[in-house]
Amino acid sequence: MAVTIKEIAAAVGVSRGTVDRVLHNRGGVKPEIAEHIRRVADTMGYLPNRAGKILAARKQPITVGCLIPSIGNPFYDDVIRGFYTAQEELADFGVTVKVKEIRGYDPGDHIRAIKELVDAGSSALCISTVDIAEVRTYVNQLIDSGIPVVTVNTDLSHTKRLCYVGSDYLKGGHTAAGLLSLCARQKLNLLIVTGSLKIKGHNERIKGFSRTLRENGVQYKLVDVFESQDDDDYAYKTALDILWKNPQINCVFIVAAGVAGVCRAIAELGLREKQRPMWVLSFDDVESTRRLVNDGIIDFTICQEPVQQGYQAIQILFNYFVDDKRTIPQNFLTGTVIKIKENL
Amino acid sequence: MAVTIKEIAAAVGVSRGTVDRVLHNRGGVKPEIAEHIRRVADTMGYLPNRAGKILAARKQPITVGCLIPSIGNPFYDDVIRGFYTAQEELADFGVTVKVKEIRGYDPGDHIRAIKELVDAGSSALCISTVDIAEVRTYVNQLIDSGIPVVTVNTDLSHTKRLCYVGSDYLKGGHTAAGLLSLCARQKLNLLIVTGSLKIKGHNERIKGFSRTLRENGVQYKLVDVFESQDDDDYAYKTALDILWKNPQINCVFIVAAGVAGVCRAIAELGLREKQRPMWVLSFDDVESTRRLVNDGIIDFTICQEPVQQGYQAIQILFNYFVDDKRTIPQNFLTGTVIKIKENL
DNA sequence: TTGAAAGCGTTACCAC
DNA sequence: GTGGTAACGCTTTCAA
Repeated sequence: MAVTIKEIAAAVGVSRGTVDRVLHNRGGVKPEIAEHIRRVADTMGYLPNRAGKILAARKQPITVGCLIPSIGNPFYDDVIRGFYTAQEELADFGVTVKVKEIRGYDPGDHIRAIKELVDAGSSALCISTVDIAEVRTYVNQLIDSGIPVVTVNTDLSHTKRLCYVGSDYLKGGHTAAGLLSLCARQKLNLLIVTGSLKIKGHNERIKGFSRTLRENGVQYKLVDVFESQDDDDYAYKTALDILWKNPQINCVFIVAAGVAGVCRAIAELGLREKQRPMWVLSFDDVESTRRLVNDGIIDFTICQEPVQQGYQAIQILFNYFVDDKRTIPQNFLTGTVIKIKENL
Repeated sequence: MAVTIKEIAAAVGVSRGTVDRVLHNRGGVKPEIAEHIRRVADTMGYLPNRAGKILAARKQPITVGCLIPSIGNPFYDDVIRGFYTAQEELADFGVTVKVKEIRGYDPGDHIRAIKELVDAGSSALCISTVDIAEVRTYVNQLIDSGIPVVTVNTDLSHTKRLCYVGSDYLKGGHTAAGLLSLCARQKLNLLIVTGSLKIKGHNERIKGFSRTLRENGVQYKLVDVFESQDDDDYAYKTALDILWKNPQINCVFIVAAGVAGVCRAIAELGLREKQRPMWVLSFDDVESTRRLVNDGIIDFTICQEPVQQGYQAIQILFNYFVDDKRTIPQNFLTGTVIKIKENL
């Protein structure tokens, strides 16, 4: 049976209150006694009991404010599902999740939304936001004021956030290239569709992709690259134009959103039948992507466990409040998961 | 704030003890009052608080006895790791894990080991055993005597086990075939290596595999099948002989253990260079398999999240004790995970 | 600077 | 049949 505060108190010959004060550095204890208590706690191997802690902490419930630019982007739905799954599990432990959904990536909007969450009484934050100076500065202020912050899906550089929970974008690119290295037996003429060249994650996927193609000695030529701006209509028109003008393209690598648009162009041109083999790779598995994999338009889609991302972000914040000792990881990277029709 | 027993007691005008007795069907309460209490609890939406429950339950700690035939089979190491991870998380909640490792699949050995776990005071069991009548009968007796049982990695048919935690073997086979459908551009001449034709999981993988090959219209011919008996030496010799005599083989599908042996034969015959393309697929990612994937001998290895299996099995048993309400799933299937060099 | 006690929600046990 | 009370481990507050 584990050591309790009571036992330490008995061993030292003081009251539980005193031990508690020492263990939480709350001061007001004679230094020599404090030192003694610390030593005894250490040698007895004291670890606070979570159940007791949680129960006592019910007087100050935890509210986690979550910011997520999910409006218009179904990918984030799974992340949000993860938030709520964690909330269900932790409801008895006094945890409530408040999700603020917004549209797009305007820094002003993001800052306003975060402020709203804080004003609504969030004791912790869990945010997926833009890595821009103004936002970083504001978040750092909040952290300094004592609000722990976890970044989800995309990180904030140069901040004192507790932890980043999300995917390893480089590895996603490596994996896509690895699949092609295994499957492709002729020179690849590539069309790459990215979301935005301003988004670090997208660029890293491309970097990882081309590096591994080279390392594996795959013959390839980059025919064209364009930014979908996460817009299916625009992606459709642009892809249609490029694919029409460049019939030699035999591999389309879609790094971000716009998947459905690009695939519509591929299907309309009948490229899955005419151009053999023709490889199509994408990321994530929103509903439309799943359908395209099922219909044989997309060969592989590489996923990043979005539900896990939301779930773990909340769990990590909870642990931060409950376990003084347990070390919180700097980064929590979710898996790079290859999906095909059969295991989707 | 959630409803508590205290509040219900106040609302009804009885003591907490009485409410508790009713809610746990422990009898000794006047039927009409009991009914009333039940109704009030229901309309107030009472849900027991886990933190409170756990704390009070510390007087009767939970010991989970785990049986696993891991000696000589490194695959199970990850499952065991999952057991211990769960124990660490739940130690404060009074959960202890006791792992009994044995060698092989002799029913008598298994029954003896289970008895040992029970005699050592296990309040729940988590077992990976053989699906044989004697074992089933014995396990059913234990279940009837009040010990909840979860099966891990391989199920026990016709028993009242709480839940099966493990992989979907059919899907594993489907996925392997799906990968070949995407990659292979010529007729497949197959060598299938299974562990034992007596093991249901192995057979299901093969069944799923051939069904999907057919459905996807892949041309193939089964050149040979043999049982490795999970023995690398035997697998090496047999594979060497078969591959030597059948140089047309261009795809080796390894369903179970013996991977290192088979791959040694493939490497020695230089088949990864001579026979192009040559496809090699296996299951799981023990150390030796990882090396073979890294060295380019194995193209794909399909994994089943073994750590999750051990972890979830313990969590499910814990939930069974702590949450009267929450419904325990009949089956908890772990993911079918495709691994290549780049995402291993 | 320290001790004592109350309270978080649940369960168990002993009186009545 | 039922109520009261102590206990689980921890935090917090009040009194000394």
